[in-house]
Amino acid sequence: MQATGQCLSEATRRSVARPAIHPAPPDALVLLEQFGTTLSVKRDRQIYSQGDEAGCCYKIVSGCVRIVNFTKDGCRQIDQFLMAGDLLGFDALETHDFGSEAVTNVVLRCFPRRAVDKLAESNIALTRRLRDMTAISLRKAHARLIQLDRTSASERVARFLLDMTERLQASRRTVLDLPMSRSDIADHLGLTVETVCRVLAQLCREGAIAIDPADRSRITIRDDMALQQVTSEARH
Amino acid sequence: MQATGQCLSEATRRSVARPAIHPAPPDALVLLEQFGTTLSVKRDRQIYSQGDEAGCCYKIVSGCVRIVNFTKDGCRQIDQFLMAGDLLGFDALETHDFGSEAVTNVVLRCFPRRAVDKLAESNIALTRRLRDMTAISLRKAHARLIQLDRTSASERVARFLLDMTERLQASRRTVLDLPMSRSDIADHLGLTVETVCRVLAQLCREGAIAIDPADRSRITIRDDMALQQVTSEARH
DNA sequence: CGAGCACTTGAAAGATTTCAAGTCCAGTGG
DNA sequence: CCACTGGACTTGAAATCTTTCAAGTGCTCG
Repeated sequence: MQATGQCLSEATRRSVARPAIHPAPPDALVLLEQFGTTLSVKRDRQIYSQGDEAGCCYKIVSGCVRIVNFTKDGCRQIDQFLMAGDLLGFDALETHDFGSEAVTNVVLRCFPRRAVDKLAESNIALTRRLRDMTAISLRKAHARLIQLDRTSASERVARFLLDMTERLQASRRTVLDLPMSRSDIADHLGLTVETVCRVLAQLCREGAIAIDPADRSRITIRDDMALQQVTSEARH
Repeated sequence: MQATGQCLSEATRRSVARPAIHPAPPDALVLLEQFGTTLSVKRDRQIYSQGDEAGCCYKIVSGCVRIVNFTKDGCRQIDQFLMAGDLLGFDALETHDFGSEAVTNVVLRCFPRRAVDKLAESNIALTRRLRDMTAISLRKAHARLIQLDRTSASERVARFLLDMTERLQASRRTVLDLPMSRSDIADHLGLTVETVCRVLAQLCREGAIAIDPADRSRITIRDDMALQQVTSEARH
């Protein structure tokens, strides 16, 4: 019953950091590649929806994906955004708790869960790898929990921008082309669109960032340090 | 790098629900029992702290445990409370992300991780079980994320009380003896102690609950339905 | 008996949301 | 080609909620 993804980059880093007496062992995940098929999804289309049987795992080849949850009162929440290289659905149980949608046009590599599970049964390294990946996701979920709880709107937005700078590998690490809308950001950070706008405007005024007036999704990080500082301001 | 627990009850339910063509398979976790040693921890003492190497997994025999995290600005957050029967530390990576403390006097069954990992290497059922348990923890972390984000103080407190009613198996499911203090609850729900008090007082006035004036940690659920309703009120 | 601590309650301050209105841009149809 | 409509975004002002600050109660432990 789970449908969240994790950063391959982080997962990979971990496997590389593993004490290597022998030459670095090949990542158990490459074994999956033989089962992969390619899939394209257009912008704003669903990849799977909340409650669907978890038939596949995915790796994002290009584009941006959002993991969404609709509460019974019709409120949308975005659990996370996934970018090229990130993995999706590997920590699912039988069905997907959350849905998943394409933020931009997306290309996916798709792996049938049956094949993954079958392979894992005979390959202890892969099984272990899958477990560790889930543990890493869990850790990230907790990090997010801590981030959201007890942090002000500015802290959330500043941290979001810094995260995106890292993950989007912006041209010179300063110009961000955010693939998601303001309301996506709002639903991700647990704020309203208006608050997100106001905070961005405020950061502009303070000179920490600049918003391209012609394309508002293009944001320049002017003062990395100022953002970091906003991130760690005590609240209330 | 993880240090959170999960409910055995939920995990068990799942393994029971597993399609059983053969007579229900014994829970792979009972295999661990042979390695178990018993450990007592006094009230308010640490079981392990943030950053400790994750040397052991635990099962709580009796008492209540809190999983705590201290942010760099000195704020305490309680990720979750664990009760008798719950498991602790099984989804850890190398070290514990969060610390763990005894809320009441606690008795634990302690399993060395080396033994667990060793056993898992030769027992695919156990490995799979550990992975599923981690996935279940992840699911719960997400549930909590959703609960905290975008919910009002009354919703949080009401949901907390309902959860506790279930988990503490109160005498006639109506009288709760909360093992944790108001400030524990506050740090768990991301509120201040004052807000928790005020919401409890409010629920009292509305007749949903009653607080024993002689022992304020004893709370009677007077109107289950009213609490459920508070839980699902839209906010803001 | 006094100190300390957990808990409670009140009032003011602060933050974010809600409501309302306006701007800008892209795509559409005349 | 241009006006027009809708949607995303922005901004202002009032309303709402929670926190912060302050003070008081009651109980437990020396």
